Amino acid sequence: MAKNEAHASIESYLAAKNLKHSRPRQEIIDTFIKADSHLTAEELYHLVKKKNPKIGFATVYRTLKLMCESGLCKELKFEKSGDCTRYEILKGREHHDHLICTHCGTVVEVFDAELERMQNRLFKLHDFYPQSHRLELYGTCKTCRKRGRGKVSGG
Amino acid sequence: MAKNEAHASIESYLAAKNLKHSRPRQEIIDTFIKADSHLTAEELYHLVKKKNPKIGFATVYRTLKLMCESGLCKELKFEKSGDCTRYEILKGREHHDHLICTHCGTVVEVFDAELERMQNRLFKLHDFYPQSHRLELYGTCKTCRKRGRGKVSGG
DNA sequence: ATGATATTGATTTTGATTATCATTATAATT
DNA sequence: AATTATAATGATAATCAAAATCAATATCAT
Ligand SMILES: [Mn+2]
Ligand SMILES: [Mn+2]
Ligand SMILES: [Zn+2]
Ligand SMILES: [Zn+2]
Repeated sequence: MAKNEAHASIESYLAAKNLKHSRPRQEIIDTFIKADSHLTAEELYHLVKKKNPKIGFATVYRTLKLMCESGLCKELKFEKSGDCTRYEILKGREHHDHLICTHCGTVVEVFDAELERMQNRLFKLHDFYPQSHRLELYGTCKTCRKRGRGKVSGG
Repeated sequence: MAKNEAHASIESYLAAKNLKHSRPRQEIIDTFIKADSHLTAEELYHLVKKKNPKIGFATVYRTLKLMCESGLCKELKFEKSGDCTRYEILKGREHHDHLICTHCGTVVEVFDAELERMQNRLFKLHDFYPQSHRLELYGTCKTCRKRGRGKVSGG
């Protein structure tokens, strides 16, 4: 996502809520956009610290929350990535699901229109009004298999 | 799941690990099987307390963990059910995914063979060896819509 | 019954996330 | 530029589910 587009998104949200612009906020958002990956709060905190060592952990959490509320980013809680939440920039991107390597943690973004259609079919079948869904596929990536990790038993 | 089948599953696990049979363990497992639903540790704790008020919370957690390790039950962490983990009896049942009402918390179990096939197609496409997946569909159930909750705007 | 070992319940600790709070920064107004 | 009102900051404490600790008790092979 373009930095300016992200800023437009956040700025309209800040304006609507009478919130102020601030240095730390800018730095955290810019660092996150630049990183362009599925980060934990701690990972982002360390990245931001490199630019501005004064930044506090609480501000990173607060800014992530703000970004989620504004629709700019999204919380991800994978089953097999420890206990901590990851975040991803969402704005300006298509909806997608995730394929996760249980060995190296690699995250691949996937989208399948037919899969989405079938999910909607299930909503209809059970008479639910659809709001959202979460699909995560866990497995072993090619690289990890080559390295002899996550092999099929006997394979 | 039949109580005897569950006990066979857990007992073979206990035997393999040189673990002992115990009253509290039995009571917790029986209560969970009888409840036959997607429970939190706390909910199960309260159910078990009715039968045996001496039981401790820690033992409920320990037994749930044991059941998960033995393959008898499974952790569920839904996005929109507060922060706490739910558990379900797994052994002797088919794999299934979940449809969750974001208003009343109702959980509907769903299975779609074609959906499963497409997921496997995605694993193949990205050269992942498939291990597991998680699909959750969030929406508003018929009952909640009738009560005017979770309506589509303008609908 | 004995003894070795596992389990229990009460309690404390952990670890990620939030809340609190005095100080500082922002931005509008004079 | 100084004033003012309000929001944001960083340090720290609080929260909460889940795990770890530990002395007392239960299990089970002998
Ligand atoms: Mn993603
Ligand atoms: Mn289920
Ligand atoms: Zn991998
Ligand atoms: Zn409902």
